[in-house]
Amino acid sequence: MARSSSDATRDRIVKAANSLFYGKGIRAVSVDAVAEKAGITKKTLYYHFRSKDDLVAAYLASRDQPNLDAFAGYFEAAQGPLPARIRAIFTGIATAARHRRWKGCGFLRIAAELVDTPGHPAVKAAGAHKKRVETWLAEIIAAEGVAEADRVARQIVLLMDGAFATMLVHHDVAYIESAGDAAATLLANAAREAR
Amino acid sequence: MARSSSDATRDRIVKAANSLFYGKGIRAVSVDAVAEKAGITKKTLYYHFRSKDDLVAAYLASRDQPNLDAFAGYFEAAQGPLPARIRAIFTGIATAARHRRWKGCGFLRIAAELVDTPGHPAVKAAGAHKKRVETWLAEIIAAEGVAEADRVARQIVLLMDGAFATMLVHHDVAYIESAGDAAATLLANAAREAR
DNA sequence: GTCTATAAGCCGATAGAC
DNA sequence: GTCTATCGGCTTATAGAC
Repeated sequence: MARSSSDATRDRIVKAANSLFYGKGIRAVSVDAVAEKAGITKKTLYYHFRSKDDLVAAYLASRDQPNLDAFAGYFEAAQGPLPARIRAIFTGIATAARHRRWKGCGFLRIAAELVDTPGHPAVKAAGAHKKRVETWLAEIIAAEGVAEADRVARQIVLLMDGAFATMLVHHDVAYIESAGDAAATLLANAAREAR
Repeated sequence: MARSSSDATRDRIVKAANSLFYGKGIRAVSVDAVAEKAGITKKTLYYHFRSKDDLVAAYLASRDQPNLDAFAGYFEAAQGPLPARIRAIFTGIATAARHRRWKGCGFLRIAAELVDTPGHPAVKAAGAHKKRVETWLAEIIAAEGVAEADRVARQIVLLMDGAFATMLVHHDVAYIESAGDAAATLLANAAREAR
């Protein structure tokens, strides 16, 4: 697969956009700032992206798979019964949340910021990402033979998003652990009912 | 208590700010737009508020009690065992969420938008509001003799915030009902363990 | 209603690769 | 000599503030 030098430039721009948009939000970051961070001129940025919205969409697209991989990594690194491994996802998020640059879930924050334009491509990208997480959870839960895996998976994503949202307000990782406890409880409950 | 005409003007401004900031977000709304909506000049607005941030703080302060009252109203209007009444809070939110102008939780959305300034007065106001909701929930749960009411109350606020956050992404009230189901399950579980 | 700063987006030009 | 990728500077609009 050919890889021109412009692909490398494009990557640098997306990386800069990722750092700035995730760190400060969309409307708080100018296109000039992204260009400067990427070490290029605005003209070059507009050569690679049609608009700022285009750049935002590219930023979110670049985070979809890595985000999902992170969750899967937390889960797969854990051992023990299923509720404990699900709880490990939350513990993993809590560990990440202790870092300085952590600013919650970029997908949720963009959906919050673009609330007045629900049809925006970035909001759709956020929805697609969240659906992927929910589907992935339903699959790993169903694989363990738990009844109503879809229902429990949805409750768990609600707790994950609740943890992300609450963190923006309180900046206290204890809430993430509480969400993990709740998720483990709901899962154990569903498994018990199935018996 | 004396009530000058300037208080009435201030109220009009806060009302306009509420409508616009809640509907579109903070950075998406200009001070000009708020002044125009309030039917005054920008000069008058800046006589009553030192800055836009000041206005944002006043907007959030005006929503604290009404928001809490709404949750309490949903709860008190419901009947039956405690889990059913807690679930009624979520059903009430779902009903509200069906309206056109509903845009999730204004407190959460502001915390998301102001993520780069965690010490901002508006973020602190959001934190105070969420703490009030959590404390209120813990009290009504403890009043029913449920053990570990604090723990369950926290899990329920996580589900409420999860429902608010998820709605911004999916715009599907079914998620709010799922959160209500989870809250009722967790509560029934805690009550059963106490027996 | 005026001021100053800054936003998004566009134009003309050019250096090197093939 | 055409194509790709880049640059510096410019325009128009709108922001917050007084």
